[in-house]
Amino acid sequence: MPATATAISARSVPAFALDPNSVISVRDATVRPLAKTPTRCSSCNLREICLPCGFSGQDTDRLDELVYTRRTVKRGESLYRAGDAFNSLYAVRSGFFKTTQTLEDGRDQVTGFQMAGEILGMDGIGPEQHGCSAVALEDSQVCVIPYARLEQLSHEMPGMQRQFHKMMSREIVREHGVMLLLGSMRAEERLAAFLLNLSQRFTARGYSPSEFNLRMTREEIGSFLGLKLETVSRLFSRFHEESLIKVWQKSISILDIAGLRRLMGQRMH
Amino acid sequence: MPATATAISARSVPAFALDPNSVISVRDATVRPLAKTPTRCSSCNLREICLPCGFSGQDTDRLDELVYTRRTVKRGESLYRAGDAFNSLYAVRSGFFKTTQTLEDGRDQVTGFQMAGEILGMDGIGPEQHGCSAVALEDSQVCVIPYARLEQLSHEMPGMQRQFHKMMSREIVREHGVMLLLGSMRAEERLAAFLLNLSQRFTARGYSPSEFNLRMTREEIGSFLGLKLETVSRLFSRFHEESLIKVWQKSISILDIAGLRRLMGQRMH
DNA sequence: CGGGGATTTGACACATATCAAGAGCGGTGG
DNA sequence: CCACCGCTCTTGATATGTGTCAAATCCCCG
Repeated sequence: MPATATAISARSVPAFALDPNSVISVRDATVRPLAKTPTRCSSCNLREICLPCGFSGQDTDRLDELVYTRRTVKRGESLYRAGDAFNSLYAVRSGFFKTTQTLEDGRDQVTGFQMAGEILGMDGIGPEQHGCSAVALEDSQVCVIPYARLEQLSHEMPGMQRQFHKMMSREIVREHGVMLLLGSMRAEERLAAFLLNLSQRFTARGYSPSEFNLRMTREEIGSFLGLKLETVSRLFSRFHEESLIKVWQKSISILDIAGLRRLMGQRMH
Repeated sequence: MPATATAISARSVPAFALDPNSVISVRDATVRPLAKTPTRCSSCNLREICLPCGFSGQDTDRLDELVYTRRTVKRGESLYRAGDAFNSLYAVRSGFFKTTQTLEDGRDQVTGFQMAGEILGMDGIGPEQHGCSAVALEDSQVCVIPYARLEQLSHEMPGMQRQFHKMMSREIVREHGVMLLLGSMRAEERLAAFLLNLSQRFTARGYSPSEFNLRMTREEIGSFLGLKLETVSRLFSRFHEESLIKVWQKSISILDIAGLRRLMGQRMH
């Protein structure tokens, strides 16, 4: 069986994020009144794809002790920068972020894109300071999760501890996927994998799997994929010609998911 | 300031492992009688670079509750394989491992090399099964850390919990470094970074910073660095010609650390 | 001591980077 | 409302780094 997008982004290689097991019917979630008490995890419409995922009602309530602040980050602003002291993790409540890692000589690289329900800042725990910067790609809001409180709650609730371990572990798995992508895929495979991954993550959030807007520039995509922006642009054009996708500026329609998946299976030959 | 090896492998980009803060005088450690009760963390000569790092005497004793089994893995054998159920983490006690991630079409990639004191298997926690395989590159021994017990102990000892979080976080940081390497460095920079990282890790274990034996083949190095084995071989030859290193089969002498560091700073231009 | 994998090295191919120019779009200010 | 400016994107021509294929040698392991 050739490598399918599902395989890449979901099973052994969750290329960028989100366990497929947490792919939920968001319709169900959105039926409920939207965030009457919006700072509470227990009533958050993201609870099934965010930190609370997997908790039962009673336990979810306890999460409300954890998250008591929101923070708004305008497009282009940083949530934190490399070198900042580490105090909190952040759950994306709305909007879109990129994380970038910088080398002393100025080179820097996008290490990930984060959307609603995803957690930012886990790389800061070990060094006790952030190693990368998180920048909002559109006006965004995050829930602040003070790490000390998370530790405390993990101590009291074994379920919480395990949930948090799982989240960190999944981040490691996600990065393995990116390493595979950067280390062994050709440019067209990388871009196909990228699009399929975005599609999957939008789907999990109740959006269309095939129509979405890119929040990032060609350069940011290229940086993430280890390619130059011109290469990304050319590939978009080629995918367009081949009727795999429709691109117009930042708006993307995926026309042939199976075709993209097929692309990904091809060995560097 | 150009990117130095130290920068890459130590500070913002701990390219492959091991926090420089844990770079200890191993001489001190090796003075003590070597493993009279060798299954105990409290008397293990690796305790300053392994899981117990950072614990005081009393706490270290409690670690002995955690690790009660050793396992020997012969060269070429797997410690675990992708798809195996996840039960335990493993601390390398002696020897050398590689971890590989596989794609359905047969492509696979080395995602890391692990030496004494480093932890294997953290990617299994989230999915509850191992996503990659760990293979011994020489006859090796690992300490088995049952995950359930680790959770238990984390619950009882806040310090343990934090220590474990830090370890996972550092693994994330390490992988960020690899992503940077794969995404934005040229072949010669990658190999230089690789050699410097190995050197640093050997140093931290009390071995020579400049003379060591590679345990892995050119192909495995290439796979890890996203290069073909021929490219790795050619680069070794070139570094040799340029008197940066001396290579003879698997044995390496680094002749000019500063030169290798300089190499790494060069932009992909 | 034999054999098969590992390594080296060369010639060549090709994917992607680089350089360059121009077009499109969006925001800002007159 | 229009004009301008800057940034993003597209596209072409060309350069180059690294992959591919092939052959010979080496050496380690059984």
